Amino acid sequence: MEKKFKRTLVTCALPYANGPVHIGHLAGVYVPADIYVRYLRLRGEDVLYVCGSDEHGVPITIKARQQGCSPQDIVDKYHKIIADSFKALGINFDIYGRTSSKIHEKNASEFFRKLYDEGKFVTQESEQYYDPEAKTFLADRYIVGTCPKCGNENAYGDQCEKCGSTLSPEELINPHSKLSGAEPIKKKTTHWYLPLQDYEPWLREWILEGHKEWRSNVYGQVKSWLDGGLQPRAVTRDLDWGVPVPVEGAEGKVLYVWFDAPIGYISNTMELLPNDWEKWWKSPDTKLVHFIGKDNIVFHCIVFPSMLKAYGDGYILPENVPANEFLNLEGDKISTSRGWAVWAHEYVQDFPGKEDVLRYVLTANAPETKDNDFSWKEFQTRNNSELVAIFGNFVNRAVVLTHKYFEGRVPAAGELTDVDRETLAEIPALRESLEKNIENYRFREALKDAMQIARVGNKYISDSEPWKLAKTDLARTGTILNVCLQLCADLAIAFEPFTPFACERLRKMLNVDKLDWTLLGAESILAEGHQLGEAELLFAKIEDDVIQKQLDRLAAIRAEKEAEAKAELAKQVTPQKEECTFEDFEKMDIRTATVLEAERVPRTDKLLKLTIDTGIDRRVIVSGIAEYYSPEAMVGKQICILANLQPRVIRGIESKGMILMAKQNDGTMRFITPQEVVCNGAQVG
RNA sequence: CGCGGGGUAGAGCAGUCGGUAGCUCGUCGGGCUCAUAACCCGGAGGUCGCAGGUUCGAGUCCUGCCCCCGCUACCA
Repeated sequence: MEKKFKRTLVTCALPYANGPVHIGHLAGVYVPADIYVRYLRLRGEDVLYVCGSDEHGVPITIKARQQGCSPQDIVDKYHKIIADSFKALGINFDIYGRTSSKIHEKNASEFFRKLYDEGKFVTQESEQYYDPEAKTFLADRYIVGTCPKCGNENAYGDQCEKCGSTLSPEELINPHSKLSGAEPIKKKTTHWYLPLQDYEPWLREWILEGHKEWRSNVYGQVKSWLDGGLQPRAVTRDLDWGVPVPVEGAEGKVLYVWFDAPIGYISNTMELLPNDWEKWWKSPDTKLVHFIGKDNIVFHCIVFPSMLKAYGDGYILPENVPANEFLNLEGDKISTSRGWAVWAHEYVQDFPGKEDVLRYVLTANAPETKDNDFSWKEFQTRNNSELVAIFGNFVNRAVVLTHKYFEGRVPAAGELTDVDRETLAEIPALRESLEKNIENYRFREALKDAMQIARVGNKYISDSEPWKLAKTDLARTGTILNVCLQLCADLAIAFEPFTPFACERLRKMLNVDKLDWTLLGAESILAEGHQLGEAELLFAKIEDDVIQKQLDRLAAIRAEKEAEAKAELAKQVTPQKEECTFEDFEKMDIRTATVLEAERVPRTDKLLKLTIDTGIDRRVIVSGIAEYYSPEAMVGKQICILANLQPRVIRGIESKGMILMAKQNDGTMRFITPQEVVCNGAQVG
């Protein structure tokens, strides 16, 4: 069943160049991909490792507008930061290209043109919102207005975040552009669409039948899309930043960023191997693997494969798409815009020489099956009690003792005891498990296998106590240390994909150049008499103050963002409504009342059913305040109501009146209550 | 009732065919000590998200519900 491949092409999701990369990106995509690639290379396999910056799309143009520079300035800045931080962490792509490159523009353009010429697209005219001041079409998300359902004045054109209802820009009251504030106008525009539904039977066959081994999150997502029926997907946009649509009459249009970005994988390969790239993309004996995060599943499993299928010409399809879930930071979602992140480029500055620690922690806690949380406390613990205490400590014990008793030369192995043999025999078994885990993209488990070698070593050296035997039986001591040093060499191999920097230090300590993967578990990796290098510590402990500094930094970000948000909201006092007459006001019968009973309205998030004493009568009012007040907290409270509001049936309950609430601009609400208790039914006016 | 993934010890995870709920870290007590305190022995810690059902027996199968994340701005 297992297909045989001659080479492997590994791609990583292209980082979007409007911000630096953070630990979420690293844990989700780049660290696992790097482990995979390093492993294959150690095994002597032919691998190409491709990535690059994704530099088009609306958000970059908006960021440029905000900062008063050009989109190119933005992507130049982040492209460099991102590329440097990958390099610093040992993530060495064969090429790290960019989608603003000439070669990509040409390639993406030609790709589009071929599909266009062959009639693989359909065109569709539609009316889209246009910002006449910013002179640009607006995505729904960039239109802001008042929600027709809950009155939230900051609802987006696609959704109101307050009440959760799905909207279209048409429904918004007083819509205005988020960019210029201008009122958007509708304008006709024509776009090209890839009719994905035409590829549905083929996608079913290929993935649902042919790739049942894909991760459940990937497989499930794909199945869901296919079962739901695919729609034509627009592949162009009205925008001035991107690859121009290479067709007559398409001025002012560019390729949609999700059309051009995956082609970037191909363009970057071309840039590296102008004459040889087709071998990697068009040979059936090349294994293509896309490392991505879960938000990208549909593009890599449905859209891009359909594009390649439409193109034909021998393009291969991914053999697997190991998508990871997301990593949180200290309990909260990582967010580039809110600054809630640990940035790769800052980490390498703050923790010089500890690149491996981050790689290790992100792998040990990788979000392979569900979202996970990164905490600095865990980072410290994993460093101190795993890397230092188990891995580093074992190596140190073996090397220090060898220097102490044998002047740093690998002692001869005499007759092996059962324990010696059993210990050494564990390595091939661990190797097999490690290989299987990596090949099936289970890097967390694979890392455990590698660490198990150090655990085995620690147990062995503790049990055999060479430091005691040294006084009576130097030959036996030598045998034990020989076994330990072989295990150190095993560690230097097994950890290479995970912690390459530490392995380099370890090889220096063992005074060896490079160790081939095939040696892992072999009987005698280090020959008798081989001179070791000086003992040095593989990993250093991380003290509390270092961790505290990081925690303080995050706390400061949190505080700053909260203060900013508050200040922002405070500024936004809703403007005064138009003038009304005393008679208008007189119509409203506002009264004090007391809540007698309160209960949640079933199957709603916001509604409370309140039974109140109005002084006039007892009545039921349904009010949307459940997010702010629990039923228990309402009982007994004196409030103000609009008593003569026309009754209305809400969720099958007749509501007679309205609870008066003070609504703040951050959306929170508090009810209005008399400062001192008055009798129910007192008129407010 | 939109769809997909997830919810198992303080943290992170495994749990195949339904058969005594496990692993790593942390934690507590003891032993040992070459080493940045590893290793050994022992302990505490779980209503397996909630409720119901099938069954001799349910973490596992079925039904309903709740919560988190994604699909849906930024974004892996």
